[in-house]
Amino acid sequence: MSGLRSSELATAAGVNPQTLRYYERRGLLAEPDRSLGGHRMYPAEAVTVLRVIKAAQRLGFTLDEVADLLDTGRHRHGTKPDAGLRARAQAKLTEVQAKIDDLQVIAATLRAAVDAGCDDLVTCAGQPCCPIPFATIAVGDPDADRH
Amino acid sequence: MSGLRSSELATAAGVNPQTLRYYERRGLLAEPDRSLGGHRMYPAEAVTVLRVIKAAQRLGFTLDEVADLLDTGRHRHGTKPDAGLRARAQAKLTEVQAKIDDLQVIAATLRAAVDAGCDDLVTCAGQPCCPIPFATIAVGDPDADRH
DNA sequence: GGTAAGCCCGTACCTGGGTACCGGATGCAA
DNA sequence: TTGCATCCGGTACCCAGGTACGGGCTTACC
Repeated sequence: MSGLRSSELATAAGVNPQTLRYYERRGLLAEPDRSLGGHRMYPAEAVTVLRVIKAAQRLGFTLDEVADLLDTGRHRHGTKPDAGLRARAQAKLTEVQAKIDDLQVIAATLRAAVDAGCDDLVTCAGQPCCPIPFATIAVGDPDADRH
Repeated sequence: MSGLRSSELATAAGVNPQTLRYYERRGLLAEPDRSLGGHRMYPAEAVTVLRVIKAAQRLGFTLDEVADLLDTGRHRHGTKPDAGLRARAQAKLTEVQAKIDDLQVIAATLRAAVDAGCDDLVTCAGQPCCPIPFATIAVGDPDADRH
């Protein structure tokens, strides 16, 4: 009735209480009502919002993107063609797929190195028998390491 | 003859000059000889070392791991069974494969969301028709986002 | 020998996603 | 009403992997 307190919400959502304030600062979580003394009182739906945030994060969206996504859902300004969730999910899917492809190249390279029995990178790098493509490997997707 | 200076090495390796000092601090790059005035003069092999570093990084090793890997190659202390490059590459391969699997789950989820035409996450999350597994998706590989 | 570019070192800052600490105020139950 | 858990705001810190800045020296070329 009077709502959840921050630690209750945090526990319910599996999040650190500090994270709630952080999300509020970041614009992901609406500012809740306060008790007379100034304590935050969250509505029950906040749990859903937090679950959505966690899910979206897991799908590869950054917190900024999640904030944007939630905003779009909330006041749906003019229904711009590009702004919908579908379009963004599609774009994110492309990104994720690129990351998968990239990691698959990396896995193949590691597998080759294991099979060839390389034992010292610097020595290997000087010899033509080494399967590790030192020259070309460094220039992959520059974002590959930060999904 | 007298070697490369830092900007030459940096350019040759496709790296920021500051990064060379950073790698030196991190123990990835040996301290080079200095000119009379104190300027670093790198041997030509440093380019190879940098290429190796970049390749290893790209294969998913952290800088600490790369430093360790280079050390192992350099003075090969006792040839411990576990410490070899092969073993580490194998371990890293397992990690990378786990990440690929994880991303594939994510891609499948995104694809489902796109196909279903969800348009507002919070609304969706309240309805049973939504394909996004909000409850279970958050608990994947905790390291999945930081390869 | 002058001048401009480049390098020196130390230190501070950046990104992203939080987490921790502090002194003081509040909420709740016994 | 007292005591203790919790919450408040603000600020600082954490991780990795760098990047930038500033004041002062060195190097190279003309």
